[in-house]
Amino acid sequence: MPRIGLDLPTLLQTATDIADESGLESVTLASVAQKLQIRSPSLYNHVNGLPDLRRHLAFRGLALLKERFERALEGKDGDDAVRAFSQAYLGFAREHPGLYEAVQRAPEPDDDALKQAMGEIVGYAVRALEGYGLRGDPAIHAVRAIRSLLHGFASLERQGGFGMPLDLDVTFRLMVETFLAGVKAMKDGGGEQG
Amino acid sequence: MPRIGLDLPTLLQTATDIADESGLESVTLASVAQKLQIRSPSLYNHVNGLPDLRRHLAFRGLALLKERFERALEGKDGDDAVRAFSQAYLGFAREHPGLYEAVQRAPEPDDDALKQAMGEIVGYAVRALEGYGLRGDPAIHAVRAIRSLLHGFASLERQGGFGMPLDLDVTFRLMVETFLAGVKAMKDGGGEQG
DNA sequence: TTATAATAACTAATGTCATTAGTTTTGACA
DNA sequence: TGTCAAAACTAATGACATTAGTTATTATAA
Repeated sequence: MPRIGLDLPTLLQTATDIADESGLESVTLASVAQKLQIRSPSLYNHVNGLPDLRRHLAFRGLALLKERFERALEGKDGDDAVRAFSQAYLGFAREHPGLYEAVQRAPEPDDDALKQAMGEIVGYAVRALEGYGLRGDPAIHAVRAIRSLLHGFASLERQGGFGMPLDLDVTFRLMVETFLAGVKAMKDGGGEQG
Repeated sequence: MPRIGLDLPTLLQTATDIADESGLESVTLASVAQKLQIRSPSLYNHVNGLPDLRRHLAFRGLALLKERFERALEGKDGDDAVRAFSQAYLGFAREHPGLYEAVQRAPEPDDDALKQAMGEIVGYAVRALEGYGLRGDPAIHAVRAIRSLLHGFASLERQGGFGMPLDLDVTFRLMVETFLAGVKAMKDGGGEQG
């Protein structure tokens, strides 16, 4: 019975690798155990079953995302903050497609800790849009809009949803600029009709 | 051995109901068979296993979506076409969350029929944006942008990603208007810098 | 250095699911 | 009424998650 000295970080790193290489659905206790050369019941010494493992991956993804946002937003404001935030978001989704999936899953209704961690991430979107002087409802709408835009793009790109052979980075930058232009256009004039 | 006279449409309707009520992941051969009061191997008389069932659901979702787009775009152009298209898209995602999931799944690399059906759906986005006189690359970018926006919103809404208690329909309409304003703003002037 | 306790990893077993092979029997049609 | 395709079945296998209970390693304390 050669003990391998497994700990939670190692387990999560292994699961992360599988997720990012083969997708979150490929993360099973069986696949993780096999990669660690261990029997799957042994994983229960470190993790409370598959749902708990996925939850850990969500936290891990959120922590990485947070780091990126911190770095990206540092010293930026106005349009540049939104651009940097958007690039950080897409960069994460591209480098960690598996963790990105994990982060997207809806938390259990009673999982307040995970909900709070997800809320913190939304907070960075709020910060990125601060420079526009939006307050109250319009600020909430704007945050929802940029989140929709970024998640939609990241999600469609990941699953190969964009067929045409045209540079996706260009689309992305243009899309963000279009959003910024739209926000500005709506600010002076369009607000009354919605 | 009382034969129930199952046919493919009935099977798919049952699977659709489960998907829309409990999510696509709840659609298993076991759950469908149970709802039909049948043993799960019997389903193989109508469907080639679970992946094939999911594929059928994707086609079914695409067909319903197509109907909606046809109806929505009839006689519309310009901004109204984009608004109608967007409402049709969101309406489908809301009424058929399970089919919506099925439609989002990446097709197998060799599944040309499904790829083509998905491409047809993208064609309606192209049609909706026709009124803006975009040609070539800018048209492709714009289609990608609206798809990102719509899918992102539908996806985040479905998984309860929007926490604040503020009317989501308002956000959605405003978001589409912001997009339209952005496209217009980019058309006259902003094109050179991105 | 040695005894003890915590625990990492194990085996065995159960239950769910997808899937395949092979069987029965229904129901349509000749 | 007899025949035959196929709808539904049973039985069996293999992947997976999970639980219970076992073994043995390692850290810690005497």
